[in-house]
This record gives sequence, structure tokens and C-alpha cells, in this order.
Amino acid sequence: MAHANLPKEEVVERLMRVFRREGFDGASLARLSEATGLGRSSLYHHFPRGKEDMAEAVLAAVRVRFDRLVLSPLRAAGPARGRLAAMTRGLDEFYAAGQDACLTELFGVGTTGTQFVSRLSGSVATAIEAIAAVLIEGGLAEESAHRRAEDALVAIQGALVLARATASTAVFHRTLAELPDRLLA
Amino acid sequence: MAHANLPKEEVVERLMRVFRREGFDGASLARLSEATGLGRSSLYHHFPRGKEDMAEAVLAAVRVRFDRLVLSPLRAAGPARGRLAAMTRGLDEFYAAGQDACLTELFGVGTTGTQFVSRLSGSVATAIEAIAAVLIEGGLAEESAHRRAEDALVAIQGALVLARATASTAVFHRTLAELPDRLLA
DNA sequence: GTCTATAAGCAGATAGAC
DNA sequence: GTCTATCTGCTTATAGAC
Repeated sequence: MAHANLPKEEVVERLMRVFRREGFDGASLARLSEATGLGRSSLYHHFPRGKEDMAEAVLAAVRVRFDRLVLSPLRAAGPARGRLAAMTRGLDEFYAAGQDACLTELFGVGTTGTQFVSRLSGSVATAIEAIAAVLIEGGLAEESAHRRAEDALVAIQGALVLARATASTAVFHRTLAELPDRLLA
Repeated sequence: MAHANLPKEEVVERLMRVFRREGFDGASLARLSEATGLGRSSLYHHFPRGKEDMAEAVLAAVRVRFDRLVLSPLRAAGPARGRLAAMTRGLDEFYAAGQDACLTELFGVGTTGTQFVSRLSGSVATAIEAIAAVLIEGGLAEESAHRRAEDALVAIQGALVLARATASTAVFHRTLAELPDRLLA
């Protein structure tokens, strides 16, 4: 597989793509090796504890990516509606237009990845709070803002599931498009 | 594991529980054997092609169960709101109050189970149509009834994901409770 | 830092006795 | 119809040469 010698950043990026498409259990070392161009042993050189370390690194990278694409727009200046619209654009990119599953979902399924769920649930809570904050600024009462923020997460995750189940991203895109209005109505 | 000699119906029921909790890839023969009290070889006696046949049988049983708990109430007589409310009660039971994942979701994740997705997507379409029919009877226009029925599926699936991600069924129950009003509003 | 070779274990699946 | 024993292949993981 030729000494590609990719920067670690790029290696993690490629691992992420595999984990997001095949889940924690489904991402075999053979598959991860192929995707990175590194031999199995080379992967162990970079990630001594194997898949566990890889998942750790991927999780950290995903967090950074989620922060940049989804949370930052929510925390930016400007009117509530514009920030929510920016968030939906970020979500579209984050989930590769509905083609990539959420790690929360994937790691929650198998048996091995379950250990990461607790950390992922923290991200869910963070996202809910960030959306709720925008809605409160937009004039909603705290309690209903929180409920609607939860509903937003539900809608996003559900739309991703349907995208895979129906092999179509139509509902995912409609859901994202309607989200700002629905939240502020 | 003592000759339990369960009726096939009960065997399939137990297989279903394992598949729904651990997914297709995650449900190992050892685990399926333990859950049914049948040795690996006995399982192969009943299901010659192994996990594939088991998944087939489970899928058929789930379809029957879904029909009874979710679709039948939708097709029953009576006012739209009552039928939708009956559906949410059926959903609560079908998903074991949010603890069991949807097979659509589970089989969509791994690599092996993917072959079943096409058949599951049929069930999704059926459910959407059944809900849409009730909404049309309830006075909604065909197009918006269809959209809202899609939204209902999105909400249900998303709520299940959040239930696993947050290890709490609170959002799942709230989502179900609000569903009839939200669909007919 | 990458490679080849290999270990150890578990997966799904089968053969044949009872 | 269930059992014990076994096969094959793939998994994660390690050892050691270059």
C-alpha cells in the first residue's frame, strides 16, 4: 500500500468516514487499513490500543467538526432565524446530505461501541442547549424552547434513519428545510 | 440447556428479542442459542440457512406484530384522533416503551443485514400510507397528510434514537403523547 | 514508521452419534 | 430433535525484520 505517509489529521479523517458508514463493530481493521492505506501493524503503531484508540481519535475529530459546522453557527451573532438556517446548512454538510449516519446512532447499536454512548449523550445535551438558547433569544419561553430543541434533535435523527431505510434523502432535506420555521413558529 | 422443546412461535419470539436489542451482526449464534435454550446445531435444524433464515422468520413475526399493534388500530373504525391515539399506544408496546430499537434501524447499520433493508422500506411506506389515510379522513389535504405522516415516522424513529443515546425514554413518551395533536392540528 | 508473519479467539456452519 | 466435536474463515492483536 505504498508509504502514503499521510498527516495524522488525514488518517483520522479517513477512519471517521469508515466508522460513520459501517459502525463500530462493522468497521474491521482490514477495512480501516484499506481506507487509510496503512497496514494493520502501522495502525497499531499510531493507535496502540487498536480500534478503541481509533474510535477515541475519531470521536474527538467529530466533536471538532460538529462544533464548527453546527454549534458555531448557533452561537454566532445575528437574528435567531438566520442562525438556525445556518445550523441546518451545517447539519447538511455534517451528515453528508443524509448519507452518513450519526455516530450516536451507530455506536449505540452494536455491543462493543456502547462504552462510548455516555460521551455521545453529552454532545446531544450540548446541542439541545445550544438550540434552546437560540429559541429563547427568539422569544420562546424557556420550557417550550427546551422541548422544541429536543424535537429538533428527534427530527434530525429520525430523518437520518428514514434516509437509510428508504434509500432516499428527500425527507431528510425537507426536514432540514422546515426546521427553522417549525422551531420559531 | 435441557430439552426445553418450545413451540416454534416462542423460539422466534425469543430470537426477535435478541435481534432487536443487538442488531443483526451483533446477535451471535452463541447469544441466540442462549436466548432460545437451543444448541447451535438445533438452531440449524430449525433454520437450515442459519442466521439468514432466523432473520427471515423474525421479520415475518415482526410484521405480524406491527400489523396487530400499529396498523390495525389505524384501520379500525372511529374518529381519526382516537385511531391515532390507539396507534401511539400500539407503538409504545411495539417498541417496549422505547427500549427496543426498530429493526429498520438495526438492520440498516451493519454490513450483513443490509439485504433486508429493501423489505423493511416497504413497511415504512405502508405505515406512512396508513397514517396519511387517517389524516385525510380527519380533513387534511392529501399532500399535507402525506408530509405529516412522513414526519410522524421521522419523529418515532428519532425518538427511539434519542432514547438509546440519552438512556432515557422521557422524550420518546412525550413524542408519542404529542403525536395525535401534532398530526391533526 | 512501515512491513511480513503469525498467534489466539470467536464467528458461522457442518457431520454424525444418540 | 438435540447433542458433542470439529472445520474453516475472519477477527483483533502481537512479534520482529527492515
